[in-house]
Amino acid sequence: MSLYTTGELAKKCNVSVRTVQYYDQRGILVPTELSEGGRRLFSEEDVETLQTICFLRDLDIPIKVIAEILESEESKKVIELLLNEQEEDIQKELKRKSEQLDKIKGIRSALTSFKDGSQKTIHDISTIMEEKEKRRDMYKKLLVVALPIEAMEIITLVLGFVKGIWTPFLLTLIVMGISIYFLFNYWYKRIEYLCPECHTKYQPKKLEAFMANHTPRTRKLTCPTCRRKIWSLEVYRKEIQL
Amino acid sequence: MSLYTTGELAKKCNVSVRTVQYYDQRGILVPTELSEGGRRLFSEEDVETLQTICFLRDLDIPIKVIAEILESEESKKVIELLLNEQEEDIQKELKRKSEQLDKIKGIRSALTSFKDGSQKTIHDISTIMEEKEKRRDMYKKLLVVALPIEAMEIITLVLGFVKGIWTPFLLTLIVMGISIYFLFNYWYKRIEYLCPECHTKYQPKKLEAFMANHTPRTRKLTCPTCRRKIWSLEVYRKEIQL
DNA sequence: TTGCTCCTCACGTCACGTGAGGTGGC
DNA sequence: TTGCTCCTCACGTCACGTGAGGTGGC
Repeated sequence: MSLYTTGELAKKCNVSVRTVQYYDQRGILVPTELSEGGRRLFSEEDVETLQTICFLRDLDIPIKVIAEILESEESKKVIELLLNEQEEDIQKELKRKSEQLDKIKGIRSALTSFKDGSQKTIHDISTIMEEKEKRRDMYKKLLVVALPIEAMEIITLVLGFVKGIWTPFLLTLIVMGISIYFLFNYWYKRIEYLCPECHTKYQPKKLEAFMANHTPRTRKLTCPTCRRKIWSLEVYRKEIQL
Repeated sequence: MSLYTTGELAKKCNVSVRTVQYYDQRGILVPTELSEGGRRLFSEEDVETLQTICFLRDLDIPIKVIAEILESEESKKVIELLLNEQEEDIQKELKRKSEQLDKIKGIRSALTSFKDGSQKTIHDISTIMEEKEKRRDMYKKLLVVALPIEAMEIITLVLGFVKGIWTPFLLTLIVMGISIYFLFNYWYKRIEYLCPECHTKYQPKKLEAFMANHTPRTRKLTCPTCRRKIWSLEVYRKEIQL
């Protein structure tokens, strides 16, 4: 029966010599024989063991756990349990990684609003990202209120044209005016703006905020610190001002 | 201006005291002041720095890279490059993790065919998993050849019924017979079976293999080693026997 | 004898965690 | 004075990688 030296085994299983030595040290790949000169000699069975180890390591199963599996003649149930645990860990990691990807995409798009990539800029972006979900939730709430009113407006408008009954439309118009007032105030209390030039947060004046040109994430406002009229980033406030 | 002690800063940013000390040691969070007793005192600016560090660390950006970002007033382009690199790494990890999940699912379903969870069983499963793709590719090839013939068979059969012309059907039947012979041989040379009882690989007899009851992954065959008629697992051969 | 392989320390990597033993500050 | 916090070593974790300096085996 042919025996393998450390190097031969390593090459056969596509690992480093050091890895084979390390697995011996950890007690999960003890050579069948030792030569007189103290060199490790591995049997075919050892090859299978190393293959099994590599297979399990590919799943990021820690060496301690592999040792447990190899030592005791584990029942299927124990292995299934280990697999379940491992699967959970991997699922978590998977979730983390895809959240990281989302974050990176968010950073990229936020970065376009700033002109430098200084520490301040990164910190500003981190602030934006942290409050991102809260901001999104706020907009959802606004929509939930605004959409039905908008729909009513259209319906009553059609009613007006078709049937010539204009009272519902006018009533809805009043309701809409009042809603816009309250929604705007709700929104105004919950957001502030970040100047991409001087990295300060500020509240715009109500009228300017209401009238200003804007995109979903930015608004062209005058920064009270650097006095520039600039596309500023909308940020959800940590402390809501009442 | 209020200064924070190590513990206060740590609590504020949700990290351990040791982490704050470590970041100081690594030179990315040097305290603004030191008290007479040698205690670290951190300013508001330091809080922002730590927040920035935590933000970048959440993306698994190594401390060395964070140091580079913080030290030099990096331009946006450098940061974009770093983000691209990081995104690639994360993409790779993401791919690895989802492959691991697939593997675990594969192991689970393979495990049901074995009655124990011994080292041999795990090794057998690893063998199966490794050759899984090759086996799948082989079946795809078989299908590519078999499906058109099967289709022809149906078409000519319909033709026979509708028009009463049976010659095409009979010709296709002959072609099909010949194809089955060659496809079977092609398949037979490329697979072998693994006995879940005694963990040996064997080639079944041609006739038995042809006639045996089977599922997509197993076939009820007589193992030549342990003499049992048992549901054995189909494995793609490493060396194709000619 | 000459390469090549292998051996065992033993330190390095990475981002901290975990004591130990001592001290600052209220 | 008593807790509590903080300090600096310094070792532990994890799975190896990387020399150093020495030797086995063809």
